[in-house]
Amino acid sequence: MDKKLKPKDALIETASRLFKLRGYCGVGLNDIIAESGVPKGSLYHYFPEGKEQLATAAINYTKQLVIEDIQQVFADASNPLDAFQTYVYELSKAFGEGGDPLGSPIGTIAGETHTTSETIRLACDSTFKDWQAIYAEKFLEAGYSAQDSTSLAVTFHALTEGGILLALTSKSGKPLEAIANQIPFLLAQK
Amino acid sequence: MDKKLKPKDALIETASRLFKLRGYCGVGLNDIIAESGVPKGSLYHYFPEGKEQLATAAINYTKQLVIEDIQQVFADASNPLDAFQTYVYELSKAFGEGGDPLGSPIGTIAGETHTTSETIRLACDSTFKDWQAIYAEKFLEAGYSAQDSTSLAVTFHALTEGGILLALTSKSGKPLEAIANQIPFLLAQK
DNA sequence: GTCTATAACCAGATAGAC
DNA sequence: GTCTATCTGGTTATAGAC
Repeated sequence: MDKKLKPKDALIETASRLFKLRGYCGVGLNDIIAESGVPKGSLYHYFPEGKEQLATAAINYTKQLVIEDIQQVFADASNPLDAFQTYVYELSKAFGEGGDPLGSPIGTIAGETHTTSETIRLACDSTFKDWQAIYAEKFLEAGYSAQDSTSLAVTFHALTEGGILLALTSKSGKPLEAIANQIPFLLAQK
Repeated sequence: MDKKLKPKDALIETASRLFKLRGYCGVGLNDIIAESGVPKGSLYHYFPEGKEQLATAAINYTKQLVIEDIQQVFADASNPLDAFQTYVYELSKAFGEGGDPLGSPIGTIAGETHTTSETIRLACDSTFKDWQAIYAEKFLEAGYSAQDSTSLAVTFHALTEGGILLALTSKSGKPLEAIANQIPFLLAQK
């Protein structure tokens, strides 16, 4: 598979997909080379520092995918309420029944490695901050103060990370659905 | 260490502590026996089904610890707003600088194993539902409808799970602080 | 007989040589 | 791109201590 991808991209794509499903420690390099079809020699050619370096590339790849997804949803929304509700509702469909199984974009990796790999922890931290910056911008545009915007961005990011975790654990889109339904009330007062 | 604990309890306590910090796959049985001082033979005496069985016991142990923590905070709070804000604020202190390093109670384990171990996934799912039941009860007592109470319970649980993840990743209590500060606004309208 | 201690097992890991 | 080295994973076997 991945015949059309260059070896390096095939490695990143496969790694990011498997890490989402089983976490960093749960995926072996053998799994990645088997699924990507890229030989082990090539892996160490493109990623001489090994698994950590491949994981960092996979995290940055996932970061970009998520950014594009968020921006697409946000482009069509006129206010933060619509934007977030639509986004979480879309997540609930993606993690619900039917469709390809998805994992946590990078949350599991962050939870596993925050004490063991400073490199990966920093990659996750920077990814989280980039996502939050997009959220904060949406609040700023709507007239919220800078301080409120960043706090709300953190809060909504936490909501999505936690919601995805609950969806995966219960194998159901319902937790994210419940969260999406609450969002109008959560933002009603401001 | 753990001289005063019985071997079985020492294993559960050590396992739950290490799993919180490094996840399920990231902790080897060798780490657990080394830190607990319990020999490998005893481990398989008390947990004949091995690592999965020990992990399930560790999850249930952590579940109980968290339940007691929640109930203690909730007992002193007259309304859900105070209850949740106090709880999240307490989390922010626990995950902030100083003090023992903490990990995600079971969130990382859930993220790692949802596709690989149905046994552990179900233990995590049941733990999450038990915690949410306590949250929902607090809302019910305050006069919220049954449906709103369960939805709000899911939402606040997601907030805590996501907030803890952000705290660990950034090695800071600030994300949880920001969330705690937003809670009055999130619940203001009802 | 319950529990402990240690040693051996083999599959799998990452890594790297050829 | 294959093939090997080295090490660690979880597991099991067996012998001894209480």
